[in-house]
Amino acid sequence: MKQQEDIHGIQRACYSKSSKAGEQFIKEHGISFIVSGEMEAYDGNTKHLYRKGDVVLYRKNALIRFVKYPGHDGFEAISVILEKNLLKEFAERHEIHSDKNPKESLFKVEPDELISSYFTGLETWFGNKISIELANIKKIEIIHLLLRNNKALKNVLFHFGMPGKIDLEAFMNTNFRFNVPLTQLAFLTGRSLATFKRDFEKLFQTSPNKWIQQKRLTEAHYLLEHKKMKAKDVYLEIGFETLSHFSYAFKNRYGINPSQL
DNA sequence: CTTGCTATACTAACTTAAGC
DNA sequence: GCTTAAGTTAGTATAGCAAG
Repeated sequence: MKQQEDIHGIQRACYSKSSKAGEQFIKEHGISFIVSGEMEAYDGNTKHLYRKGDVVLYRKNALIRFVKYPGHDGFEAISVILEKNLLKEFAERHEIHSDKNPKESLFKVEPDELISSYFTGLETWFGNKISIELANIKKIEIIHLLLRNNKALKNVLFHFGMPGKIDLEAFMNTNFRFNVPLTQLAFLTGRSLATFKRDFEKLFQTSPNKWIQQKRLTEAHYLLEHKKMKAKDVYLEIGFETLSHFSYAFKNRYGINPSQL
């Protein structure tokens, strides 16, 4: 059972049962407040765990995998999406500039009283008819609240550049577990799809998908053999969508079934 | 020489369902 | 719970072309 509501980018998500894997490619900045339950967010390097009452800002143009764990009273989160145009207007009005390219994808915000009551107040918004203008005012409010005691966030929120050309090998090694189209991987490394593939061939002497699959299966093999994990716990971790396909691909490569390790 | 784009063929990935 | 297999599709590889 799940329930999702969206009023012009102010969202509420509730899950009463099964934990649920979420979005991988983040298109716009967003901020989430955990009302109940726990949320795990994986950024390619580490898994961050957020609990009831936590506030987390996630950056656009990042790869993040969310898993939501309902507590005894279910999982609920309220999120506010901060679109580029809104942020641009804000930056112009207040003459804010950011030139630093943020490296992290997730930023935990220490919520003060104002931020906490901002989110709890939003609860009453759902179910009402809210105009887009009103929703935008509410979004501007949270931007002010965020900047009020966290000046460094301006470098995250108001960075409007496209991803620059970054080191392909390092990028691939941290992000191969994300199951997103090559066009997005190419974009995130600051390359066109064609250049991405050409650079890839030069670097790894193979095509992106072959390399990615190889890499995932190698990791799967390691997790199964040394960490004694079960197939059903492994396949999602490393970027496979279905257990049956994972099983097939694994046997194709190693000649044995994942359960036989 | 490098880069971006396009057309075509292909294959890896997914769905479904059945079996162990 | 894990594997196999058949059927379908979406995403990818590849090469060729045009332009910077």
